[in-house]
Order: sequence, then C-alpha cells, then structure tokens
Amino acid sequence: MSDKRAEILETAVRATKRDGLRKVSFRQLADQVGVKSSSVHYHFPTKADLAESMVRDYTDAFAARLEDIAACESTLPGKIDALVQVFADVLAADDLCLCGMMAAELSTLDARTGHALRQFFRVTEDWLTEQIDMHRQDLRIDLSAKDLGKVILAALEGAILLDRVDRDSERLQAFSRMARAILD
Amino acid sequence: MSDKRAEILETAVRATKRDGLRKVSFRQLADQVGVKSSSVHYHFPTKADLAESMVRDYTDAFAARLEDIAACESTLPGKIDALVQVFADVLAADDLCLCGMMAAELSTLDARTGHALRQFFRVTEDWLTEQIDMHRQDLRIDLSAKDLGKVILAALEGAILLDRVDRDSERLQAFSRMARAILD
DNA sequence: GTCTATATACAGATAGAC
DNA sequence: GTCTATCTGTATATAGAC
Repeated sequence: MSDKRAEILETAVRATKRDGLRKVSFRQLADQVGVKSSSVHYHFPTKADLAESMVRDYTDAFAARLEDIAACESTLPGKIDALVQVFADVLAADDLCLCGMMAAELSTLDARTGHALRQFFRVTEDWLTEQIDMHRQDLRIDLSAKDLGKVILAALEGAILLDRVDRDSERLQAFSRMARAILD
Repeated sequence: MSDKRAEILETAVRATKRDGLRKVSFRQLADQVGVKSSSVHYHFPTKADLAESMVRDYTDAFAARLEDIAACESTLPGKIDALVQVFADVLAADDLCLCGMMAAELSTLDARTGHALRQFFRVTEDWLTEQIDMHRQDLRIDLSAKDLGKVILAALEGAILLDRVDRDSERLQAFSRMARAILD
C-alpha cells in the first residue's frame, strides 16, 4: 500500500468520525493530503471502495487494541475500564466511533460496506463475550455473557453518541459506575 | 399551523429517521407532499428552521408517550418494557430514533437545533430517573437512579443503532433481559 | 500516479409573478 | 401560499495528457 493511499485512508477516517461519511468528499480529502480529487479516485475508484477500506482498516486497528487490553489487564473490571477509556479518548476528540457513525448512515451504504460494519460489531462483541466468560464467577447479575457483551457495546456506542451532544462524558462515566456495580 | 406545514414536518421526520437529515432535501420533501421546493422554503426558510422544528415536534410527541407509559404501567419493569417496545417499533420500520440519528450529525447542526437535541435527551433521562426513583426498593444493583437512567437511554440508543445494521433486534432483546435481571 | 478539464447531478436558497 | 425560474455551490465520477 502506497504512502498516499494510507494517508488518504487515515484522513478519511478522521473526518468521518467527526462529520460522517456523507460530508466527506473526494475534493476535501484531496485538499487535505495535497493532491487533486482525481488522484483520490485513482486509489479509491468509488466512494463505496473508500468506505469499505475505512471500515476494514478501523476494524483491524480496533481488534489489535482489544488484544492489547486482554494482554495487559488481568481482571474483568480492568478490561472494561480500559475499553471505556478507548471510547473516552474518541469522545475527548469530539469524534464518534467510526462504525457507530457509519451505522447511522446505513441507508446510504453499499452492501459490502454494510457487511464490513456487521463484522466490526461482531468482532467486538465476541471479544467482550470471551472476556466475560473468562471471569464468569465475578458476575453479580444473572445474565449470559453473550447478552452482557451485546448490552455493553450498545451502551458504549450510545453513550458516546449522546455525550458528544452535551460535550461531556456523563453517560460514559455513569456506565463505568454501573459496570463496577455489576462486575466486581 | 397549516396542514401543509404539518405534512412537510411529518414527512421530514420520517425520512430523517431512516436516512439522516443530510440526505433529506427540500426538493425531495416537496415532491413527497406535492408542492415545489420554494413552497417548502416558505414554511421553513432554512434547513436549520426545519431541523429545529422537527426535534421540538418529536420531543413533544415522545414526552407524551412517556406520560402514557407512566400512567398505564404500575411497575418499573413494566415501564421499561414499554419503553423498549417503543424503540422496537421504530427498529421494525428500519428507522432510528430521530434524535439519535441527528446526534450522529451533530457537527452539521446549528446551535439552536443542538440545544433542542440536548433537551430531548434531558427530558427522557429525567423521566427515567423519576420512574426509577419511584421504585427504588426494587433495584438489585447499587447505582443512583440518575446513573441508571443515563445508562438505560444510552443502551437503547446504541442497541437500535447496532441492531438496524443486522436487521435484527438481538441487542434490544439482550437489554430487555438485562433490565429484568437488574430490576426484578 | 498525478494532473487538467469536464460531464452530470443535486444541494440550499431567493426573486418576483400570480 | 404556491408557482416558475434561476443563482451559486458542491458532489461523484471519468477521459485523456504527462
């Protein structure tokens, strides 16, 4: 992968996390990386190509971060706290999770990007389910690891979405306290 | 308020719940209600005017529905279930909550619409806090009513966002089971 | 790989007739 | 209140030179 291609991809992800894919244009990307829009089309023929590459790239990077967390943190509350911190960092930059943002834009996405999006959520939920199952005995609530994993990701995506409107992190913090009340 | 104005508003809300405000155009709205785009501009001079009216209208209707639920359901699990059903109905139509959708589009909203958006979330969270406080003794978890209200709304907004991508309601259902496990 | 130039479509918004 | 007509800006995408 050429340097320019990677630079365009990185720029597109950053812009989409803040403004959404619909507001990101080939012209704007071209200006930001210092080329013409036709050169962006050389690397990503259509916007659908760009969108799919963004989601796949983001998913790989996110999965790597999840593995880091699993390796560094030994307790379930520690792992959840670390995940909350990932979302808190995105929120502090006034951004959303790329895939949460694109989920809102679902009706304008092509089938391949939609599939890549589903994969992101599946991978993240599978990681959560695995971590929860590993610490089953610590749960203070009668709920399957799968259900709990789904609710945790939904709550985090919703919390960052709503918190950004308030330019605060009250909901992420409330989630953090709830997690501590349930897990430990 | 004239009939046409109300019809435009209703049409705009329906389209925005599915596609987002950015994809909704004055031309498209005009076609759908059978007038020309300049006539839509007569009722809503700018897109910001339209957006703010949509959020206020939606908030009023939603608040009325919350009051209905409070009046009809006597138990906290019953109230939460009824709220989940509201979101499930929106999801079944392949839509999102209007304000969840517009929260994703925050960076393209004017200040007044942003304020109206904050009001929607505040009103809904306040209702939840009130209902939870009313049934404090039923809680199986050590968490403030305010925190729990915030997490519940975040989880519902996130669940509908992610579930729509999968054309399923797995996360809303998982939330429902979690609520039952916590609330009794 | 990047450029100039362009085709085509659609966006928000407004002037002025009726 | 609604219309016709139009201004201005921007979008995705492509052809063909270098």
